Amino acid sequence: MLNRIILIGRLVADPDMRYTQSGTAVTHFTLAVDRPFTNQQGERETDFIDVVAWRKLAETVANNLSKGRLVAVDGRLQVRTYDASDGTRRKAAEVVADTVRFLDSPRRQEGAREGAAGDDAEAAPLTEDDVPF
Amino acid sequence: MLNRIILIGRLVADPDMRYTQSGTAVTHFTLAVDRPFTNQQGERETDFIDVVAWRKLAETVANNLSKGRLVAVDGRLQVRTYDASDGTRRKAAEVVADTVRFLDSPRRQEGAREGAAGDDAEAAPLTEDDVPF
Amino acid sequence: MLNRIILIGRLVADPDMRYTQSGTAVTHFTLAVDRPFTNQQGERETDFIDVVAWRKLAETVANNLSKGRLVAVDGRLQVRTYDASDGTRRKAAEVVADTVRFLDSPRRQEGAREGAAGDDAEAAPLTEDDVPF
Amino acid sequence: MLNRIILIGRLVADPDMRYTQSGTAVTHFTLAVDRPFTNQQGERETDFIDVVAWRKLAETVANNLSKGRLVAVDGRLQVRTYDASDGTRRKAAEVVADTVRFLDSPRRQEGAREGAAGDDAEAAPLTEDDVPF
DNA sequence: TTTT
DNA sequence: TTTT
Repeated sequence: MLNRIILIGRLVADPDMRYTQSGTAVTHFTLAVDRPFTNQQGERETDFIDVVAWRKLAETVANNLSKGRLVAVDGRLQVRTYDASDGTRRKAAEVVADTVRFLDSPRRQEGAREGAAGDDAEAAPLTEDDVPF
Repeated sequence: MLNRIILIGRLVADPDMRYTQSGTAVTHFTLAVDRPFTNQQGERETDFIDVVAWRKLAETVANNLSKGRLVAVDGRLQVRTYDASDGTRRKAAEVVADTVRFLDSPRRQEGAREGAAGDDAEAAPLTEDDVPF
Repeated sequence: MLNRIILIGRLVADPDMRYTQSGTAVTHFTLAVDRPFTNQQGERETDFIDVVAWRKLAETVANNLSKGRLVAVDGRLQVRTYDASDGTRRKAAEVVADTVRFLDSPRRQEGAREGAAGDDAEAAPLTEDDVPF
Repeated sequence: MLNRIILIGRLVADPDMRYTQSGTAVTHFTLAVDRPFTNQQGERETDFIDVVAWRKLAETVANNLSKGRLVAVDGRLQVRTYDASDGTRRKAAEVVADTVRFLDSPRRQEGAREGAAGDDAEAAPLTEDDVPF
């Protein structure tokens, strides 16, 4: 009935954009989100959380973000059940992004396409496709 | 750096309380959270989201909630990696509850312990145990 | 850059729907939200938080909610500055609702229009009007 | 029953730390939070939102933040009623911070104390003082 | 497969 | 009284 999640973290790799069979853009990326406390061994742990963006937001994310960038994601947690290749039934959790805010500037690197900074990105008015691909 | 999730949904089963080896109470339950829109077949889908509560909150949840109850959970999303019995490496996502609000009254059932409604519950000041068990 | 608030509370009065000069429906209501702890005198305090809904959401809220109903509101906090009738400049804070979830059933009362329960309500794709009236 | 707000914005001025009569540190600051859309005149508006931090968090904020810094605040919205000097009864809304994350690095300025960057800050286990001062 |  |  209500499902809202807000994350701030860094991309552990460049985002991965694909298209569904019906031509909808969908981008996946993983955020490293440090926990607010240390564990019993005094180590700070990190959650690696999968995020997915659809349509125009998928394109903005893919065109403007890269490994290491700091972002805020506002969305909802979705849990899918699927059949793994070994025949077992598994669950996958991912955050479906409504908004992605860019919180730092792209790092200028040798030979990097400039990145265009771009502005923050909002998801379209949400009517999901959810077409498997 | 920031990780906050708020859910409203119903318990799909009675909560399951256990104790870690060091004696810490930990309660697991699963929430059914309806998505806010229908899919392309016009069906309303539901996310089944695992929630875990620790210590005093674990006990309050176990003592006062049961299958079907409506609650609001405020917490953070945690992603664990573990080795399945078949040797494969898998990920499990669960919400670690900071607060659980009880949003309806316990349904009176034949032969049910009264349930005592209880009040809402807050997590202790958060220093995690995270002891596997 | 990011502004998200989630409240659960009860309406302290029936919602108040009006129309802007341009004909946009806008509904105001106030939520009583109990604080999670007691103050130094051992009393539980309550925040009375103004909420505003626009357009279709304004109508759904006005048609289905009434004093005492329990709701969850998901929105953003807006702070307006205005000139009071005594000439002083004042600030008003209100939550602009994106979603309003109905968390209990309407209480049947003598002579009450039935209320139709209705379903939860989502704000339209957000392009604000914000026309004063 | 539930009251959670998450903001990302910039301090419009240096934070203001004081002590209550009982010696509790309390720091006030105002965040500029841009709205996610433009108004009918095509202008981007901004909400100026008051935030208050108590105790250790008050000190961390006062010692490490300054005008222009970008932060994420996780807390709850509190609405106080007070009597203005002109005898009128007024309402003041402010966000009581549980967590403040520092999202950029302090700007090095001529003659500025280095700022020490510091780490993010969490509120103590929340038992409010709420002593007027 | 993990980010600063 | 307003930030980039």
